[in-house]
Amino acid sequence: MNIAKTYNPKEAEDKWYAYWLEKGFFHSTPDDREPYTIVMPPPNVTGVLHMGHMLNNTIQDVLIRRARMQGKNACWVPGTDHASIATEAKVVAMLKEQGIDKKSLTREDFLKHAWEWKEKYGGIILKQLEKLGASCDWQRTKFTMDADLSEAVIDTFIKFYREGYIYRGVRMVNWDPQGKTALSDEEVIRKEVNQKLYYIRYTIKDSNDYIIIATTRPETIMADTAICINPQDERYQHLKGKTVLVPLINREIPIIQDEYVEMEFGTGCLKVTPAHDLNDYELGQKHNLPVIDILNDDGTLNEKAEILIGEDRFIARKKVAKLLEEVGQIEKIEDYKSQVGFSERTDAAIEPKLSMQWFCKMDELAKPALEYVENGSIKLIPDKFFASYKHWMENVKDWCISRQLWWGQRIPAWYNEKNEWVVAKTEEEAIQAFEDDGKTASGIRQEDDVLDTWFSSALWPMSVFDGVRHPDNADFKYYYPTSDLVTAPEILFFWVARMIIMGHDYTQKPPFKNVYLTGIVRDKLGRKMSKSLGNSPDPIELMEQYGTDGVRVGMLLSSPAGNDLMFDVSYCEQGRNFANKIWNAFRLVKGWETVDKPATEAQKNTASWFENRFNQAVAEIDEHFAHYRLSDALMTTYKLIWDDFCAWYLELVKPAYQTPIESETLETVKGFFQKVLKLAHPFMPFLTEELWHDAMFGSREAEDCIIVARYPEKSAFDEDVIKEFEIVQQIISEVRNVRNVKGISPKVALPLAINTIDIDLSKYQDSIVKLGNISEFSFVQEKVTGALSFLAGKSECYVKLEAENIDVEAERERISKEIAYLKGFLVSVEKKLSNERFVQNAKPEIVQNEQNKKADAEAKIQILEESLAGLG
RNA sequence: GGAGAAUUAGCUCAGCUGGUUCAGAGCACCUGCCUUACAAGCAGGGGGUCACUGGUUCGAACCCAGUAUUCUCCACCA
Repeated sequence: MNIAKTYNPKEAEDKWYAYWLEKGFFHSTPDDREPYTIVMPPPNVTGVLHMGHMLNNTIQDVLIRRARMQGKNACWVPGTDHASIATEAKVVAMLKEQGIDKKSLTREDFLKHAWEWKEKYGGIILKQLEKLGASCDWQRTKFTMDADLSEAVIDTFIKFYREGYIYRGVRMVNWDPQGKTALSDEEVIRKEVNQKLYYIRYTIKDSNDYIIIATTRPETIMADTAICINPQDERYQHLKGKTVLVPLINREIPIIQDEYVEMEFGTGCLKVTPAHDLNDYELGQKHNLPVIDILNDDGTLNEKAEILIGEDRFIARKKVAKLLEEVGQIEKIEDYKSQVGFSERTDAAIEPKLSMQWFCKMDELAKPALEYVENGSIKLIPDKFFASYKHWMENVKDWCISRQLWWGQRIPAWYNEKNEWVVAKTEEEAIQAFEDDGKTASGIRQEDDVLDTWFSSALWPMSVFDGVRHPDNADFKYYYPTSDLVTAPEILFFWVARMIIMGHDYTQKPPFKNVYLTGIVRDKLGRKMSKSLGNSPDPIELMEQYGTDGVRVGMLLSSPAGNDLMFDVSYCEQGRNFANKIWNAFRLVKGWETVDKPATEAQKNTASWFENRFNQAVAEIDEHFAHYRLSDALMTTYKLIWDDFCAWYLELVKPAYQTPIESETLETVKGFFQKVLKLAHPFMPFLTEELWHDAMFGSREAEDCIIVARYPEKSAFDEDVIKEFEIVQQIISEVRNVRNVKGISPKVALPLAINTIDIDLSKYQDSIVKLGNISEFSFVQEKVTGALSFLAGKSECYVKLEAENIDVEAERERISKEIAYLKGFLVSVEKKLSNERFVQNAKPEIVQNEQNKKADAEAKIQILEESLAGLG
């Protein structure tokens, strides 16, 4: 036989992916079948495939492939996200390398560069998804900045504005000095940072006295507009009504009083810097304090700081501390840990900054979105995330949706020369709007504000089907609401919640039925995989090494929904080995010669057992999928194929050396083989398609591919047949164990006698003889002496051995132990049964079960005791 | 500071309404096998006071309370 000994994935992968594409199996159009829709969480255009994508998209592909095989109209819509801040940062960096400063470019020129960049690198990740076998409908590929999707975004902005959800105002926002843009609260990552707490002396005016204020940010003292103490604080009663001088610049500021100050913290004195701290801002509002903003948009000090103008805030911090030290106004410096916010995208320390931004009012919008999840219209899987979803929805704050960037959908607001503004889709409409308001339209212009990326992704399940602009179109009506959403819990609020909000606002329907939240891929040490740690394997390389199917299996083997996945390449190895196992089962069957004969009774019995076992597995797999337990579904498939199909079924039907197999049996084997391949297909698409087309299974039409073959349907199975066969398996194992323990080669056939009282094992005689390698097989009614015995169910089995292999004492001991154990067991069962409360309270079937156990144990004890007596 | 979750074999996890005196799986491990499908394999085997302490119950890995450790999310304390 000249078939390779191991499965070679590469050829199969390229061949079949191209074939599937060519035949259009991924493409979906509405028809009268039940739709099954998934919209892919769009990766950033700047993205490169990492393990998280690999996991996420493998799960989606498994779900979509299974649905497709179940005869549903499966549609998986791929696409990419423009990721405004991340992409803009990349383009800026690229331009910088070319010696181009963003500031020197016009908006239009910059966007030209950005689009060029997108065209060049934007498709990488989608190409990589093909490698993992993703059966997306590529004809439907979308980009969040496609013209139609952008228009949907603008329309939505205008709609929400008119509905009163969107407003413009000056607020304290999270400012990213590196991206030079505002951010939403969700885009700020808080991290604990080791800092210094500086204790600074503020001299009281017209006095030599001073008070001490603790701060982690000495560079902001130049923006101080007050000192605040708690009115209850005994220590500072004498300061009421006084003023102090800001060190270094000697500006005079008042001492105010507010309960907000905690007396126990620091020195009990607080410097109030309304421009650079949210709390201080609110305090300033309350006490009518001026706001002095000493920072530029890029985080450097401006002229209002009076000193160190142009210095970066962090350099200024050190310099201010030094200057203060030089003039003796530092009391002390302590180490201090505190939470500092960082930009999710640029990792720059966030600066609270007062600025004019656009906001979306969330409280009302959030209510129905919470209801959907509360009443089960949308299921979170696993549901442990509900608590935090609810908490977020109930405490949601207004969403800052404007960003001071160029890459994104421009906010449709128009300004005139007096800085009055209107919201309108086009310039013409804006002019009209100004005129309608009796305002001038002269000097009309837009600002450099774009919308938060998440505003456009919130529309994704609708906008990919053009449902925002044309809700009556056939696609949208057919595919929406979508079925399952597969995504990471990290973006539950960023994205999932907002999709639900938008979906409801437009359609009064949830955008999807189930949200499967995947875990985070971590390394063996439990660390999150990240580029900076360098602990993330490249999925493409893994696929090269272990084959795509191997890596897919590896990812799924240990990734229950919502639990983090401790990834290790050994899982991929296991996946590869499994692929190889199936490959070799194929080689085995492929090599069989046939003779035109009907199947023997023994073969029929074996087939009947496997059929039942198969149906049992299908039922289990169904159940697992119904609960999104993909790794369990995979493991059931794995064991069905490896253990039941290969180790038992194929070994049983396997013809002896140079003996042909009956044609009827071979047909049965091939039938089963194709059925198990179907079960494996969603997990291992390439290998299964490769084998499906082998001539062994007959010639196939061009369209007859496993990807569209009918998935095995659940059907009835006889559990008794399976249990009966388990006894057979046990007998065979025990015989093998006898050889192992006694050091007898597997090649040596042994005689076996069975005394069976409750089941008819005769139809399995051939099976036992074959796999147990039995020389003489007999059914007996009495004890057999000079043999090792074991109990399989209630059947006592005897393996006759040479005298030197039998240790009567050891046998006696073994049997006695077993009896002792059973007796103990019996006592506990009897105790239970004689307990009136148990008999009264427990369910009848449980009591019955105990009675069965009792009878069982008694029977076994009797058999063993006779054996013991038989030993003499 | 608030909330949630986890803790079961060396590792990763099941254990889906509490009901066996064997608490399961996969991997790893040990022993023996190059048996003509597969050594990426075959056969067999060992391994767990279900984190700890109490409680509820006829009965607890499972329910309750507390303790410990770990993780995640949320939160403006200088």
